[in-house]
Amino acid sequence: MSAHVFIAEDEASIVSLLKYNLEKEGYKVSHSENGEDALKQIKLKQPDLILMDWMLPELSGVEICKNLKKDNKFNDIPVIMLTAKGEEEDKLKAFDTGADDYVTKPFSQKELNARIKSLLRRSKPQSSSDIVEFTDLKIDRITKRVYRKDKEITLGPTEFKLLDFFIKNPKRVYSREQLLNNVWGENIYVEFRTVDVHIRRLRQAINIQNTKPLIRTVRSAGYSLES
Amino acid sequence: MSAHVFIAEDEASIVSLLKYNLEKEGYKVSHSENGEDALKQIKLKQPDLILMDWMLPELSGVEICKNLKKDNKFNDIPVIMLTAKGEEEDKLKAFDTGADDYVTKPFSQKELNARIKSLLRRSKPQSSSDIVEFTDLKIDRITKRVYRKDKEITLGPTEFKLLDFFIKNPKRVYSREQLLNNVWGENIYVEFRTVDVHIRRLRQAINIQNTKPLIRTVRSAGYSLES
DNA sequence: CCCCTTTTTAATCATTTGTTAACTGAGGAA
DNA sequence: TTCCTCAGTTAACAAATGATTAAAAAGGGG
Repeated sequence: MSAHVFIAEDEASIVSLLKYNLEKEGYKVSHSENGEDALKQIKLKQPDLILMDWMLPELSGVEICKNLKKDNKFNDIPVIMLTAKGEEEDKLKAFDTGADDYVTKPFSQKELNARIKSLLRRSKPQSSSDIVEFTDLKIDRITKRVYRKDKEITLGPTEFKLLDFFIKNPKRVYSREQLLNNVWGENIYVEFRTVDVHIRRLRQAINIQNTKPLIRTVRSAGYSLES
Repeated sequence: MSAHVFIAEDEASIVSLLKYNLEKEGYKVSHSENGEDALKQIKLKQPDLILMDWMLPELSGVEICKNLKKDNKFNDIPVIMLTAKGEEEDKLKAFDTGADDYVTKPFSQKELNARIKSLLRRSKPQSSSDIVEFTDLKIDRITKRVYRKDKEITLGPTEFKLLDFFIKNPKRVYSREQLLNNVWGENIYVEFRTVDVHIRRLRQAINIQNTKPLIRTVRSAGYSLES
């Protein structure tokens, strides 16, 4: 899963240079050459990182940056400012607008790559700290959402807990008793058959037509989450 | 950038002890020995935290605290009350005036430091930005106004705080308990169901006909602000 | 004392949960 | 192979849980 880098820059030569290099690094790259469009695109595409020219037609990089940093939905997308002048004053101003890093043209591609990598490393875990994935299943414990192949799935509380438990140790087989203890709680009494019922409900919710089912039944032993 | 602690206390020995210790911890410290002056100074200097004696000449700590908590500009400066008597009754009264914590003399410097640190940690991130946006919601913490799609919305104080809290971590699901702790305060007891009522009022206020609602209910988990 | 906000309460509404019982199918024994 | 048994599957339903809502009560400030 490669990161998506957005370039807001009006000089075509720089864009193509950046694009070439970034794609070689394995990033998905898109770009825009004027400020107004850039802002629109960014909000639409929600890239993982932005390279932004200091000066842009229509809407300056500074303005875009300020705008993004105000909005909680976009304010943790890291921004690297590109500028022609190497003055300290501008650098300070750039940080002031909320830019996360600052590079003066001409810049070495190698250095830029390093900075990009560093910013991405910094921002990724923030947004995915409590997100667990297993094959095409993704569960987000913060927002309490579950996805299969990036499509959201709605689960009842118990099914959510059940899946959350399975995903901690995929492929491991759990007996009904273990499931009851871990998902329902130690000192709560429900019938063993109840587990079957919830397994069924979970299966129905996460299954996709013509795909091999994710939950395996192990006769006289229990259930497990399989890939 | 060190925090600024204000001491309102008339016993010189205590002041110098506190001052010595707090400065060693790296805080900027200022103080006043009478109530009236203290209030003036606080409004002038806007410290990050206040240590206030229960009894003060001119204007009691209780009065100052009440006064501050009424004013939007100062009501999130955390206040720790210092008092000689260790009586529960006073403790309740202190919280009643809006104090955030309560320490009885004689106190251990270590404990006081811990409490200061905890209160500062809690209040700092609040001062992130004066205007915050999330999608088409905008909230201005200075003027205490809220806009949806650039149209102003009027909210009661609690609804404002609630939305303000949600907007700090959009999409994150908060339990009723978390909401009570963070919006109402740690040491105030109201029924869980009260949260629902305020959620409802907030929903009614910020909703727009034929648009998907902004506040999501997550059964048996809580609520979250969605885009 | 009046007005506005908050909190409580209780009725209602919606979803989830556990249970039951009939059904299905795998696997072993004859 | 056929049949039998046992474990797992499934659907239907009743009970419980949790959320919404409206309305009344309680505070608090001007």
